Amino acid sequence: MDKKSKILPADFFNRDTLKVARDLLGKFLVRKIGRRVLSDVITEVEAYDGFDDRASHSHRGMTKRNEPMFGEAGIFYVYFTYGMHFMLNIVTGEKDYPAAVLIRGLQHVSGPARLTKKFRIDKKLNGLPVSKKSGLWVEDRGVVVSKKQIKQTPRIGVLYAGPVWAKKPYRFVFES
DNA sequence: TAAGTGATCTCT
DNA sequence: GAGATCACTTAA
Repeated sequence: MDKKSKILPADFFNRDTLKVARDLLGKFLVRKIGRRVLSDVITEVEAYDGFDDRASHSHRGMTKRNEPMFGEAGIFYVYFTYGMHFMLNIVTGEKDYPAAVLIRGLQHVSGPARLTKKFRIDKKLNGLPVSKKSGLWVEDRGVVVSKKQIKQTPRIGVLYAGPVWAKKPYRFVFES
């Protein structure tokens, strides 16, 4: 393994959700499947932050599905939707504060459901820590992301959240 | 542009 | 229990 690459610790995720989202751009998502290791650069993320965020699953309170969002920073929140797609999120912030970052795209994979398919991410990872022992983790390999390369836009597919929350610029895109 | 697909949430 | 919804993708 490259000397410069380092695995992000749980602490990385225990910060303001928007900062974590932005800082995840340029980091590598790494997946171990048996003997094979897949990795790719994270290029698109969205923040879902707090109780009031009407676009977030958490805004109606804790349910069986969104329970991991209320957990500690640095665990996965994986859920199934549209009858066929898994979504990958990483939980941020303090325990009992519901927040997470949705990984929407990688350099060679666009679309949140396609990346979970390619990386074989499913509910088994739900609630597991973002670390090597889970077989899925995030590494900093020294990619420098300048402010000019970051585009900030409203989130996708959340029009139902009403004018205020649907327009929040909580989506970050890394354009290299 | 719309169908597919099924878990989950929100009422009865 | 029933009905609606859904942080999407693909095919046309």
